[in-house]
Amino acid sequence: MGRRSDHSRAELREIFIAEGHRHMGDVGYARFSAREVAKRIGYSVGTVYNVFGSYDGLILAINGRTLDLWLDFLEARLDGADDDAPARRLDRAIEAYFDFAMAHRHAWTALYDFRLPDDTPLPEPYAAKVTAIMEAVEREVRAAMPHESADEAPALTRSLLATVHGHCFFALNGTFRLLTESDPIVAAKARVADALAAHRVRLAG
Amino acid sequence: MGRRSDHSRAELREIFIAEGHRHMGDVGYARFSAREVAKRIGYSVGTVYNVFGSYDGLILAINGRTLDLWLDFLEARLDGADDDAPARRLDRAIEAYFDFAMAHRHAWTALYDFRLPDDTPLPEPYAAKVTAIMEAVEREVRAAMPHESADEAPALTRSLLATVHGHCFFALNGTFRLLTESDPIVAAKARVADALAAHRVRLAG
DNA sequence: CGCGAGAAATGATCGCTGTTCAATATCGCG
DNA sequence: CGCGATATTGAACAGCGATCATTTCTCGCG
Repeated sequence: MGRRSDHSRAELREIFIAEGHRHMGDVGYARFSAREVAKRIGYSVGTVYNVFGSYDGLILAINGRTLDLWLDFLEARLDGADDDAPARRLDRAIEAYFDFAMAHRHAWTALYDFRLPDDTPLPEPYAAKVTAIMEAVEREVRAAMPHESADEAPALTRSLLATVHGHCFFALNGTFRLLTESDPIVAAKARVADALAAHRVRLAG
Repeated sequence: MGRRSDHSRAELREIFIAEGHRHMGDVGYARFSAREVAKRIGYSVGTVYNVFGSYDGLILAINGRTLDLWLDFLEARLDGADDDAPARRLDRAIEAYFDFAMAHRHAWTALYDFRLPDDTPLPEPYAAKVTAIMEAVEREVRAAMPHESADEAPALTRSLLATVHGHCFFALNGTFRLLTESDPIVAAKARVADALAAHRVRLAG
């Protein structure tokens, strides 16, 4: 109908993202439908393309919302733990990684199910959200490292994130269930602790 | 048409899997089409359902083929390296992990893009292929561990696989490219070496 | 106040998908 | 040869993302 004044552009965008995020959480990436999201908020298909330009644009906005929530979740878990030792804070961060992923299975998995066409680069705002999470973790990794090797913190952070991600992915995935079930969180913490211990040894040796 | 005697059931299955695997490698999971595969080998849509029961059945067969190739690839890389030290053989296995994933980007990624409906368990033959790869790696991990802690090999193997998977996933994914680019293979090897070193320390301490 | 330019929203339409299933074609056996 | 069993077909269906001519609305200008 064209109820132009019901919502500003920004409001409409927000409504789409909120409902889209809910829908993603409900049905997951494979069953997600842009039409369905539009219908639920009382708009038609075409409006998705007016507001987000493309289907991929909508998905990116929804995944961006997931990243925002993830960063908030991580920071909330670390706030008020200032007295904890750096290693304990790292453990908290790992727990937050797993807890968020499990609490938002579908939305979290959608982050990795979706891929832009090969040549298309990630939009800058989206990339910024990813790096923001990376940097929050990097602060913790740096605090847990010897001061003299602070320059290695970025590389080590990414490696440790990959390590934790792998454990979390296999846990949600069911891959871990194929053999003896163990505790993926404990394993992830152990691998991170191993890496930091080995780092100290390398530095001393 | 109904050219019943052109191929036995097993042959037909093989033709579908071969062409399906090729198609998956060409276009990736998101653009994969069962119709298209059938068309390419001169059969109609319905035959997919006769032979594989469902779309998911076809995907599982194709992913199963990828797992077969993966195991072959891994074993070929380890064969003839009997003189290498266990740690070197583990490095070889990690290189094989990455090399296979990069050589078969789309097919490898499809292993993780596809998920069965929530309550459905993996078919036993498929699960067997996954455990076969796991066991091949476990042999290498066990060889690199102190003999007295052989019972910890299964748990450690899964944890190290998750570690390597995380690095490989981020590498193919582009996540690593978001910050300073480093060498994910080197990082993965380092994390595995760290874990084994820490394990020896725990055992000695 | 009225009106017209331009923006916003629509939804029919297209080509594609997986899935179903009645109809058809083919085979092996008696 | 003929018949029962089985393999194969492809039209039909509901749904998808994408497009775009059409309709609806808004708001500023005269």
